[in-house]
Amino acid sequence: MDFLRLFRALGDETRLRLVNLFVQSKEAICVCEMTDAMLVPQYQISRHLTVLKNIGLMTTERFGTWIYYSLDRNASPCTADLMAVIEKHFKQKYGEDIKRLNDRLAKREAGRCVLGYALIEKEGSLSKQEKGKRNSSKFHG
Amino acid sequence: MDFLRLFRALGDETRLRLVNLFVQSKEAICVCEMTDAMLVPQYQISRHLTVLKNIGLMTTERFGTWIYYSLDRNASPCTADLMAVIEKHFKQKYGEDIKRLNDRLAKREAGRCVLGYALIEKEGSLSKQEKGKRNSSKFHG
DNA sequence: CCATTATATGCGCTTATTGACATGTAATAT
DNA sequence: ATATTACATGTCAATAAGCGCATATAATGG
Repeated sequence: MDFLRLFRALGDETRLRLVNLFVQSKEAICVCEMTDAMLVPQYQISRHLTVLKNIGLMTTERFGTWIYYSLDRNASPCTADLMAVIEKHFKQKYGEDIKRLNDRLAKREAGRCVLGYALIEKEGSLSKQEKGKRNSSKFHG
Repeated sequence: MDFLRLFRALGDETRLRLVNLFVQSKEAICVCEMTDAMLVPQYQISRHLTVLKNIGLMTTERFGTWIYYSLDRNASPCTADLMAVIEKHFKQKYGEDIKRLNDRLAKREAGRCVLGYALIEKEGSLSKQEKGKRNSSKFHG
């Protein structure tokens, strides 16, 4: 793992916010939870996760239709050191994301996500505008 | 200084090689020396230095027509920590750049660069192909 | 003032990145 | 099997980033 690819991957705000979720919560998190925490369309979350996974920063584990992502800090010596630096300086960074993530994680049952995107639709965590940006035509009809 | 701009700036190989020069040599270096060390056109060095300077990573000091750049590791707490990580893992990285830099620095007089681009022209540090990529039409006539 | 030299920058072009929309895939439940 | 749901991806348009070339700027020396 070289710094160039690492820096390139982290040089995007959405991916940095994603990494921030894991650095600050230290949980395995599924895509719908990230979507709800960051108020970013599902397809964007997915794509950026793919980038992070391709450079070895993420591992995944599937439970049914849910896929849990984890940050692999020890993917290499330099990622370990880099993540430590990020963690040190990320206190109170992107605080709203963390607040929404914790709200979402609190709704797990037996430590598992059971909501999917239902919460987002029914409770309207997204404003109307943001909802308009959500993925898939299913959500509009 | 936030990580986003920092990572974005470091997510380019030329800029990473520039930072590497300073991390490994700990000298103030002028543009023609960097050009000669990296075999990259002068205008590219200049532009990438501007990017690094704009995020506060570089300071400059002028002596006549020469401008010496220095890496400001302590520009912020996170740059200090980040540079430390980079230094730790950059041992033997971009070694050819360092070798050429040292060759060039050895030609200073009284600790100052006195060569400009003369060396590049006369001794042909650049191959013919690389020379063709050099800046300014002066070099072609 | 004029030429020279070290460094910076305006401009056009090409390529990479990103977001939006739609659709595809894989697992589950009925 | 079919419908549903969580997640992934193909495609296109918009934007940004980088390179190459030429030229501009600033300092020096004659």
